[in-house]
Amino acid sequence: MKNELLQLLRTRLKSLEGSVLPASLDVELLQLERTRDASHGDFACNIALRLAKSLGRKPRELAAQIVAAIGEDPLIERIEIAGAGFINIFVSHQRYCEELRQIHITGAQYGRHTLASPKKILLEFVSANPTGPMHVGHGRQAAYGDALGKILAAAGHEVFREYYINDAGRQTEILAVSVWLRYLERCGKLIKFPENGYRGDYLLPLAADLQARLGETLTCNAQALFDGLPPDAPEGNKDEHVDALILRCRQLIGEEAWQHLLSFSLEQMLAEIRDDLAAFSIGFDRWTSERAFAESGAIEHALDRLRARDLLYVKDGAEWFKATDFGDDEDRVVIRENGVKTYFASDIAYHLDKRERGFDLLIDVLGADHHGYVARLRGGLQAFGHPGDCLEVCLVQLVSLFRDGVKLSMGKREGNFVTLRQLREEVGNDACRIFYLMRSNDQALDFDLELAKSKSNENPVFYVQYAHARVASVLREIDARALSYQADQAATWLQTDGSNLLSGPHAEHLLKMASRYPEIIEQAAAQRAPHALVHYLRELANALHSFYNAERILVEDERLRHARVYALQAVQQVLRNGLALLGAHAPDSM
RNA sequence: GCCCCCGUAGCUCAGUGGAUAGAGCGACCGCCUCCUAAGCGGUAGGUCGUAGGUUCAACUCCUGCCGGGGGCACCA
Repeated sequence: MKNELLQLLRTRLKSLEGSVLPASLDVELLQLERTRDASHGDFACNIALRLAKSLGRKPRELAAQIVAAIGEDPLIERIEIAGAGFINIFVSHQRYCEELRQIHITGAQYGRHTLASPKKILLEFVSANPTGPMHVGHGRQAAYGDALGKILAAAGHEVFREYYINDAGRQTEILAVSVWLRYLERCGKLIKFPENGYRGDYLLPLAADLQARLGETLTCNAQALFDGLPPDAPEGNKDEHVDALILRCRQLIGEEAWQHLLSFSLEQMLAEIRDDLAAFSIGFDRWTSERAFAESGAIEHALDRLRARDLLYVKDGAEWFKATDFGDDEDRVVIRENGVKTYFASDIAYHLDKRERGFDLLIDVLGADHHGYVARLRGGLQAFGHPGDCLEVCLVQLVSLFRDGVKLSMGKREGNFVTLRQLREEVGNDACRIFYLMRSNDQALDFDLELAKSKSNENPVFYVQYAHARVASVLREIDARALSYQADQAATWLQTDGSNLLSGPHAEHLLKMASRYPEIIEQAAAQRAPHALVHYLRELANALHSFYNAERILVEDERLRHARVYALQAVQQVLRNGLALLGAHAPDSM
């Protein structure tokens, strides 16, 4: 509706270009916005205000000429000039009824846009390390990334979702050695678990599995294991200790067994993550293994190209990338003193690879604690001649769980964190999704467990779903009472008599709210803001509940009944479409 | 010290540079012989942290300051 109106204005204003208006009117200058107050019409245009000064005209006079040029159209009821020079446009009731028809016709497609030049977007999200189960913070990133992907696609873009599996590097070795130590414990060995190991209970089943399949073939005596190792914290350095422990483990069990242990641990953890995501209805187009990527030689190749451009240098035995050439605070190590490549080196190559696969825009959804990482990653891409803005990072802030007003403490290494699975099982997928999404991603989220489970008005999940179910209930009632209702008939009657059949403030507000849906999709996509959709759905549900309370739907009058049911069905469709983008269900009964 | 996020009603939070700043909860008062009351309506509640600046117009943009949170690895 809005775009249609904009198109109309552009066409009609052509006649003023070069006389009243500048010769070529900047498209960006012509804006329409929904009004806050119904007395200001449906849309307001501030073009006269914006141009008045540069043209040396009085805004209201300019507005009058613009209004004259717009003239009449079936779309428009009337136009008023108000305030300092706003042009307020009142959309015809007929056009609103037409919008209802559009909703009925396009159904699940309503609100989806097609763009003349859609962007090819690679959306990377979650990418949680397979060193432990997904926790509630990953859950938020999952819900956000999934909804964002669906919204961007609905807005007309081409979205490819990817999960980068960090299955290479030191953390994975710490995982493997942690599993092995738990296995030794099961085999009755007295060991001291390292400070820097993964201490969570979630590794115990892996250890049990290992013991069941391999018996005691991977054991060693505790003396041989710890003898001569640098001390652990607090006396010593926990990093040095765990690194030495890894080396010792490899010596004791042999390289072949070590590789087996490593793959086994990673595969188990990854399987758990995949299960969690699947149970949360989150899918990816591709899972990229860092290990496989590294083995392909892509990282070396990327580093070679940087060397060829003289963007790497050696200092203190390590090799550094000149990140400061591209606006970062300091240069960054790509190859450590010990010869091992950093995570950053692999990430440069990986993001380069994304670009070389032909994506216009790379969107990374990351935890807010990674913000310091953005500048160097962007710098890495720029070093290869890619524009800095081809990478966009959406940072998702922390999640804190509250139970009975008390914050639950969480520490990953200690393993006492709440997993996504526990959260889903407690509050349900739909509540989980919407609670995650109801706040702006750059707002820290306080997740109130009791509230998420409550059936109160404050819980937007139930509020919106209830609105959907309510319509379904009305439709069931039509059958139960054997009342006549045909959508086609309703459309016909509305076409000729819409302003009488759907009149009054509640009906009008409902029509207006429903027609905003496509604009909300555009806005939520442009701002990478799924929460805007949550808030909108709540408002739409409110409009529906108000209408329902104010007007009886299943009235005797056949035409009135048809019109009202037709409107409710349309709103139900919009609610369903919106909930689908958020990844939540639209139940027919509650 | 540097970087990022936040500061709006008692609480939790919305608010693409536009008109009289909104919602939910909590408080108070109403609405079911009737399609789902998990609902609706009304009242009360604000110097949008603060001081400047840009603008026809600032909660929104810029700068300083104050307060809260997070990050500043040859970890990922």
